[in-house]
Amino acid sequence: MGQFLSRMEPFRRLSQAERLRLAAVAREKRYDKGDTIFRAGQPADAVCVVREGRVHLMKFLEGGQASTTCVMTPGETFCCLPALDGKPYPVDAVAAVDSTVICIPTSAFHELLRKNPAFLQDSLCLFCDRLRQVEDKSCMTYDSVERRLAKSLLMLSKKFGPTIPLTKQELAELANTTQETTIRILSQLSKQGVIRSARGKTTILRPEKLSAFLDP
Amino acid sequence: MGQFLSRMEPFRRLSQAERLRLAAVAREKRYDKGDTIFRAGQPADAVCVVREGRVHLMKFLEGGQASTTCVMTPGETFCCLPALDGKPYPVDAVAAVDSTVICIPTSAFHELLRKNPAFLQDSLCLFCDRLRQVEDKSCMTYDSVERRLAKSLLMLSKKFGPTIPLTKQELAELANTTQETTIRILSQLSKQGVIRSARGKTTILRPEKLSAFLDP
DNA sequence: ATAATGACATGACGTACGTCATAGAAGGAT
DNA sequence: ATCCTTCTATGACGTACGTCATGTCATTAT
Repeated sequence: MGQFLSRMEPFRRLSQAERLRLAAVAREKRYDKGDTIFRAGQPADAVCVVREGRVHLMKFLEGGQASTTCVMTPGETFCCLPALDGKPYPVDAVAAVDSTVICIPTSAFHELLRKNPAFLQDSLCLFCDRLRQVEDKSCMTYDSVERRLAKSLLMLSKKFGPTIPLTKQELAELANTTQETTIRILSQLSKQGVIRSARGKTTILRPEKLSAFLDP
Repeated sequence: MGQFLSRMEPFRRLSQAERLRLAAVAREKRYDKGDTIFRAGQPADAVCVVREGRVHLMKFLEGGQASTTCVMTPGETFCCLPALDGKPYPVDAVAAVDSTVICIPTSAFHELLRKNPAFLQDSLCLFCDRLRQVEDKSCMTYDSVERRLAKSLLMLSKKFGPTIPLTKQELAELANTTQETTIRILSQLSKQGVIRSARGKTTILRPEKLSAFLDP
């Protein structure tokens, strides 16, 4: 596990000794597809790193609608926010597929923040990235579903490459729309040759066409 | 100015000496209503504190639509984010009314972060609050305009009390909708006695009725 | 093999809400 | 007063998209 963390932000710049101490207190947990890792409002006892699989950070709206704010892939760290301010988790975390997650007790994380300025700096940058991402999403309300989907697909292709392994339902939750509308729009895009759609995955064939939806 | 800052987060816990040094490098600037304080993408040279007036953090969408992500009132600090990670401002800042803003060079801010752990901690908390707020907004896409407006009004009443000094257009930008729809919904709420609407301000008469829109 | 489940797909229908047009009030400037 | 600007208000109209209903494939389970 120390090996794994040593290649990931914000743990890259830890010393050998620090990494060993971290590995000693961290624990790996397995989650099945659909399992809830934690819920919004729970006191935050751990900072998490995806080891394997895929974790969605999401909110469940009053109407039962699910809204995914962030998709975390292997190597990504999530929920350092509660570790920084001591308040509860702001979102639910759900394993979108069978996943392994490394859980680091907030106390250990906090100690590293205090003792290692480089680690603090890297953690903050990670955190700032997160805020910038969320801020981008927050003004999507005014966009059409087509644009929201295009944005979501482009964002995902940065993590997964051209082939995005999410179901249409999951894409819908990211774009804050329904599965039906998502499918309708994606099948249009298929006909235009912009993407290819298959069960459980979507392949971007012409990213520039997707970007074109965003500019004008 | 030192006086003023000494009562505001995250500057409360600075020492007398630190505050004096800060006051020496900080500068007060006046902005007229409608002036842009900075634009998204600009390199961030200052952390700002509202001394007087009202500043809106906003994004301008491709269609020319304005979306307000945050309303800053006297005593509130904005854009410490770029000071933390060194990247550009993520949003535009616009004076919504004639305003005075205290500008603190990022270098000075950064130095305080490094030297004063309590200041770092308070800044982080402030920052985390911000992320939590934005995260709340990011899933509003699925809400009806009525709910988005109710949320916005309740949020604003925490800053301004029952009487909210924003124009209908400004409320619309917060709720990511149009001025027309905002007016239509607000005049319904007026008829139901939930609010009272006047030129440039809206008074909440029955906050509990507004909250009622959010739960079910 | 058959059933059961989940992902994908498509049609029909209604409505919330954006757009456009128009106009009345309330202030501000001259 | 008169003009001008800004804010508020209301009607008419179209459409994007949510909802419901139904059906077809793939997968997995029995």
